[in-house]
Amino acid sequence: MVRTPCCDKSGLRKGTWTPEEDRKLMAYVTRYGCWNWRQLPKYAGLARCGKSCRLRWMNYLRPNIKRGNYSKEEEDTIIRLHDSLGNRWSAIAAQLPGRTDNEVKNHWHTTLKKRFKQKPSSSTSEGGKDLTNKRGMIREKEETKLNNISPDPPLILESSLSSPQPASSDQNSAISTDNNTVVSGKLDSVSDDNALFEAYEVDSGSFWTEPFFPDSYYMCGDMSVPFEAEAEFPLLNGEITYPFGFYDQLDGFNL
DNA sequence: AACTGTACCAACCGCGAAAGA
DNA sequence: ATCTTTCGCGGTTGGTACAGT
Repeated sequence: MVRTPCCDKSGLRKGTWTPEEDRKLMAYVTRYGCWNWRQLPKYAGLARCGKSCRLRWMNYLRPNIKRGNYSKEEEDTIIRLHDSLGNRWSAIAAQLPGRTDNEVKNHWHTTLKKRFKQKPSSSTSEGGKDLTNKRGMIREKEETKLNNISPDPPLILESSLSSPQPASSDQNSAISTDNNTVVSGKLDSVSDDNALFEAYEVDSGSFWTEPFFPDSYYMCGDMSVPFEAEAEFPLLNGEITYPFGFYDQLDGFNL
């Protein structure tokens, strides 16, 4: 939304993420987890650095991200925690289910800081976010977009499916040496995608419909992905069929 | 209608910590 | 113990949209 897309010297894209990139990343991480951010873009068919992918996932694509409209309680929490923790945004965000550190940080700098300066001791809720202002309206529009459900054509990890199979020894080693977060443990074959998601549901409840999971549940670093990572990394072959609700989520990205 | 100012927030960058070799 | 790689965090930038002039 913000930065003009461009390429750095190594050919990696920078700047605003396109819906297509979002789709690829979301589909890939949903399917395989974030076993290694550095390698991930290669397999997901993204011309992005791993860091950028991670950021995009953590701040935008991750399930159960809560966007916009901070409640009085949330704002109070932010101010209270900021008072005691300082600029430790990740720690503050950890106390706000569904909020990301980036978003909390932004909200602080754009809204709460000023308000806090004006009346440091008063509760923030006083005139909390003015939802009638232009930004509030924009955000409401965006949320409406995100919540809008409409049918979407089948989604495929296009480039990642056809080309970058982990063929080279380097790629294979990257996969096999990292045993922490492959969300694929129960996958018997690549074509058995429904089994994957059924397994997901059995183990963790409905992936997409669960109102909220602890952040770490989906996160990579400290993640406790509901699958046990097993030896084999699934080959990226064949057409993917996504479970009910998947397209609905993706549709929010204005595809 | 055109220009300017402001608010917002997605995304980049750099650094330090943690983990692994 | 040291070096390398990867990840996560916090600071900052800059594009977009809208309001005001």
